Formats: sequence, C-alpha cells, structure tokens
Amino acid sequence: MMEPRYEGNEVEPRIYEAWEKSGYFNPDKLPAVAEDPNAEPFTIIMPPPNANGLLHAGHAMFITIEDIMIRYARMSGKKALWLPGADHAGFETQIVYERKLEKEGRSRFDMTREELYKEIWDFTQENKVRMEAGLRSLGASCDWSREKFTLDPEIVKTVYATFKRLADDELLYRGKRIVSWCSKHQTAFSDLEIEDVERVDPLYYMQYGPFVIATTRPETKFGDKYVVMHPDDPRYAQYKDGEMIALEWINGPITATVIKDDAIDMAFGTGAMTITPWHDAADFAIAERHDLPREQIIDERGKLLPVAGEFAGMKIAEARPKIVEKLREKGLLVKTDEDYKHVVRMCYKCGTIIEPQIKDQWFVQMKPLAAKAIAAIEGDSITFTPEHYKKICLHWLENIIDWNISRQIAWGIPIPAKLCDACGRGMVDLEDTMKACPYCGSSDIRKDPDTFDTWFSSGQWPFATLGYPDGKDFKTFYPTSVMETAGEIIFFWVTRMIMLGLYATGEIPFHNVYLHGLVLDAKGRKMSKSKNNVIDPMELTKKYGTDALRIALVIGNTPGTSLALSEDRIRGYRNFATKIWNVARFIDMNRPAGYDGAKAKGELIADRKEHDELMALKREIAAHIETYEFHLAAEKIYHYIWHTLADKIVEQEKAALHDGTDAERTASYALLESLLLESLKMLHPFMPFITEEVFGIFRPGRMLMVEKW
RNA sequence: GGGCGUUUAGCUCAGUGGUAGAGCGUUCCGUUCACAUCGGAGAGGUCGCAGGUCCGAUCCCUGCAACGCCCACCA
Repeated sequence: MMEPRYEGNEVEPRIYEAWEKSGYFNPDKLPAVAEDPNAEPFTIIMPPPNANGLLHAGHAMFITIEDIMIRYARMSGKKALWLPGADHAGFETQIVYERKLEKEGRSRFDMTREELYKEIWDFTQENKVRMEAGLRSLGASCDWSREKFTLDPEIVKTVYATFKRLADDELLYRGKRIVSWCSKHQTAFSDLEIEDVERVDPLYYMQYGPFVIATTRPETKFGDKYVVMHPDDPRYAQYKDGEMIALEWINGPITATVIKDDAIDMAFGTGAMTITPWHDAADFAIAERHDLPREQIIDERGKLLPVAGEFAGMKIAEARPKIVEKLREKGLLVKTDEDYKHVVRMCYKCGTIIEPQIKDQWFVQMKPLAAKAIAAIEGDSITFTPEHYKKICLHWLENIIDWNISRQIAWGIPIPAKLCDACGRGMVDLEDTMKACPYCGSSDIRKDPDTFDTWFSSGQWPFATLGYPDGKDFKTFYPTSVMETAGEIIFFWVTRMIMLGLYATGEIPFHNVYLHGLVLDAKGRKMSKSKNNVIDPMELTKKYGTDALRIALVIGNTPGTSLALSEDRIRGYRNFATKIWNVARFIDMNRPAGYDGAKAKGELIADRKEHDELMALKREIAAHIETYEFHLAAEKIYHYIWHTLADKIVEQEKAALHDGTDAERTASYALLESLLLESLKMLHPFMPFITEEVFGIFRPGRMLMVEKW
C-alpha cells in the first residue's frame, strides 16, 4: 500500500545508491551492452565543476540536461558514457583561496609557493568531495569509476605531451610580447580574461616639439621618443620618416624621432601621437614594425620607475594629476577634453586597470590551429545548438590572436620548461633533466616558475580524460557525442577544445555542441553573492525534491537562453510529482488480485487507442530529445500525465474498475498500468527518482534506468 | 565601430503560415472513497511598431524602436 504522499528526500538517496550499486552508470556493465557489445557509443564528457566552492543553480541545470541525454541514450540501448570530473580551476581557485586566507588574517605572501600549493590542494580535495555529493543528489548518472581531476598525473602527462608537440611543431614560442598584466594579482592573462569597460576620462593635448599629441595616459609618456603620424597626412608632409627633432619634454630636453605608420587615424586628435611600446599593445605593434626600442615606465606593482624622475615610485592614480600639473606649469599642456569616452581594460576578477607590460611568456601560435577548427565547423563536422553559435565561433576563430598560456600563479599545472638566465630563452624540458642551455650552453638555467592557463589543460579535456592516445576508452568513446556547456565559455573552452582536439588527435573532440544559458533569479537578475540572490540548488532539492527542481530547470528553457528560476515554478512541479504519485497510488489500489503484469499486458491493451496515442507521443518525445528540444519533450510528457492520463483516462476507467466484471477490471487495470509505466519511462530522463521509485512498486526487482525505451 | 539575441496573458516563458498556449498569480464553485501539494469553471493578449509577400502572418521578408549580450590595439 502506497503512502498518500511522495517524500523525495526519503526516496532519493536510496534510489541513487541502488543505481550506483547496479553498476549501470558504467557503460561496460550495461545489460544492453552485454547483449550487443558493439552497441553504438554515446559519450558526454562532463564540464568539470570547479573544486573551489559549492554547486550553484547553473550546475543543477547542466547536470539535468546532460543527465537527460545520457539516460535517454542508455535506455535506447547505447553504450552510454557520461564521464565526470573536477576542475582545479587554477586562477579562479587561487583567488577564492586568497580571499579565504584574507578572512583568516593570513596572506599568500607569508608562505612559500609550495606551502600555498599544498593548502589549496587540500582545500580543493575537500570541496571535490562535497561537489560529488551534490552531483549525486542531483541524480547525475555519471560513471564515477572514470572520474578525472584536472591535476591527475595522467591528465598532466597528456597536457605535457601536447605542450612538447606544439614546441616541436614550432607552434609554441616564448618571447617578449606585450601581455595584459594585473598589478593586483601579479599575473599575466590571455585576451579573454580582460573586461572592456567604457569610461569617461580627460583627454590631454600636449605640446611635443612642433606637434600636439593627445593622450589619456600622460603618466606613460616619460620615455616617449617617437612621434608617429600617417604617411599620407598633409599636415605633417614636411616631416620625414626618421627625422630627429630636439624638444622639451616632461623632465627635460629629449630628441624625438618621426615615424610614419598607416595605423594612425588621421581623424583622431591631431593625427600625431607618441608611442609607449612597453605599455600599449598598439604602440608595441608599431615599435615591432619599425624595430624601435622599448622602455618600461611602470613596474609590475603599478608604480612609476626611475625614468619618471620626481614621480618615481608613485602609483598611477596619484601621479597622473601631478604630472598634468607639471605639464601645465611648463606650458606643455595645450588643452584638456574633459569628457572623452573610451574603453578601459580591466581585470575580470578584481576590476584593476590592466597595465600592459612586455614580458616573457609562452605563447601558442593560434592561426594554424584555428584554420582546422574553422574547416571542421564550416563543414558541419561539428554542429551547434542553438545554431547561431556557429557564426559566433567562426568569427572569433577567424580573428584569433596568439594565446598566452603562462600564468604567474602557484595553483596550476607547472610549465615543464627551463629558462636560461644567460640568453633569456626558454625550452621545454618534460623530464626536468636539462642541465645546460641548449642555445648558449650556459648552466645558468632554472625551472620555469609559472603554471599553465587552466584553459590550456581544460582544452584537452575530452581526449585527456579518455586516455589518449592508447586508452581503450579513447578508441571507443572518442570523438564524443555532445559537449554540453555554458554559452558563456564558448571562447574560453569550446573553441579551444576543438582546436586542441583536432591538433592532438587529428579528430574533432565532439560532434555536437549544446550551449545553455544562465540561470537567473526569479526577477531575471544574474545571481551573485553581492546581490544576495544566489539560489542554492541543494536547499531546493531538500524542499521540493530533486525531480521538481530538475524539470523546473528544463521546461520553458530553450537552448542558449537564460532561465529565470522562481520557487513558485519549482513548487508547481513538486505538485506534479505528487500527482504522479497519486495516479500510481490509485492504480496500485485497484490491482486485481493475482494480477501478473508481465504476462497479462500484451493482449489486454493491444487494441486500445489510448495505447496507440501514447506510442505516438513517445515518438514525438524521442524526436524532441534527439534534437535537443528538452523543453518540448518535458512539457509534453508533463501534460500527458496530468491532463490526459490522470484527468481523462483514469476518470474514464473508474467505472470499469469499480463496477465492471472481473475481465473488465483486469483489462482496465492493464491499460492503466501499461500507460503509467510507459509514461514513467518517458519521464524518467527528466524526473529520474520518482519514476524509478514508482516503477519499482509495479515491477519489483527491475530498474527503470535500464528499461528499453 | 562591428556582430548577435530578445520583444506573445499580471509575472516567467513555450509555440504555430489558417479560430493564440503552459506554469505561477488571479476570480468563482467544490470536504464524491488517487490526489485540497486537488478538482471544475472563468477572467485576462489588436503575439513591440510600420510596411511587404500570401487567399490568409503572431510566425516569412524589409525597415524602425526598446532592452540585453558579445566582439574590437582611435592614442
């Protein structure tokens, strides 16, 4: 006899344990695979959640979507592998940990790199355990026996091999290039970790010999000895390329050199500018083209160097007004345009203004890698859902710039390289055996203290996790079927997986990319700790049951778009769970004595139109799932169970069940049971717990998770 | 400066070339033995605006507007 209420919290842990014990999360142990060892594989590599905090609503959503796909594939007889993982999340985690240290009144500067690394290691291992428990409570039917951590030795080995190969193929170089430097975090970034923020600042016009130049950054101008103008600019036709001009500058007389370069916009300012190659990417490019010297003006902490004379040691914000004042006194300040609108680049984490610096970093030459990715995407070897991401990806790949993969942080995969202090070069040294510089012979070499950009290793995740190159799993499950991840990280991750996957294995890493949007709060705002509107999925599962949360995250959520999640919605779907339970309860109560479901069913329902109608619906739902229209599939089965099965068919059969002959009762019961079990099957990918529980009541000893779709 | 997305019921959102849908909210009725975490009935939308294609457009095309997002080395 079923209880009148369904209590998800009591049922879920037991059900999950039963699933896990069954071994069916592991494709090798699936009954369908035992029957047909050549069953078609279906693979999803889980985007590894960061092991630096709790799961958020976004995790709940992507876990649900991936679980729907994998459960459907499993029930469809595929060799279904969903490989879970955890991400050390280099820089992100170090930031989280530094904040924790700060709260405890400690600082990373009080400890060695090794101590810091050890502490963060322990921290992530603790988080990882909690994160895994969270995934279990969300019902993730992933194969824990294959779980990977991004710092696992075999993953690191794969990453190192790729690094080496890039070097051998001359796609890797170490060079003095301008990088985006955060003076707070003391590390360089790639172009993706930078946020462009529009601001209004004064634009200063300054007298530079016979020229007037405009700048927003007078504090960088101390060392400017080159004045650049467009070769076709009639205003400066009298000045020849390379001409030297003596002039009075901020801290005294200098000799400036005229440079002609068509990167100059004649319409901007006065059409003449001086360049600071060390602290500006555009200026750096000009200096490269004309082979000009570069001088550092601002140090790594954001303070002016001795070249600034009396301003040396000052922070930018402090120095700028003072420098402007001095220019004014010297009569070098022509005018100030107070509300000049421009874009300032900031650290995406702390908002510190990025100070470009020239630094030695490891760069990957991206154009050749991107070319292959472009071909694969254009040829539709990889497809996108929603489709418009294809264009977005292509556009980014076509404009790709070289990738700085070194980070000056402790938490990450160490870069396996040696640096020569004599000649300044860097060389890959996987085994850490190099004793002398192969270029200059100097023994003055040391280990590169830097770590990889987390995305350099993440970009190799699909093949690294499957044991490339020799692993059995790699041969079976690669290329994977679907990469389901956040639209937000398409450039950070998806494009790089495509490029690195193609490069390393010669094959695409996945056939389909499915991108989901953000989970927003009920009012449609982005969740953030500062707004105090973060929804903890674990609280919701406790309150309403995991199934209700899952289907609330799916229905009404089209691919790629963000979803506003309100508790009202989840409560509505909790009520749906109650409904399912009570339909089942009603049917259960009316089971004829001695009824043998397995035997009776076929002939009793074969000619019922209700059965045919459900089969038609099933085909629709399957089609929706296969085309990633989970929102439609979920809504249809929801609607069917409530408004067709419960509202109409159950009501219609009551007469036969209560007043019919034995034969009529049996037939009626057989129909209802059959429709119920079939609906449960169709709903199972979306609401796995309650469907499994109810199925077990009707078919003890069997498991819905591996029933044939 | 480019590119993209969105605009449908009070709210959050589905959806379709042929009388507009869901959840929540709301109004009225209902203590029948599956379910009050329920059932029944209802109100509520000129499907952003303006053109065009079509027998017919909310859906296709063009333009516009509002909102949002992404990309971009004009100092």
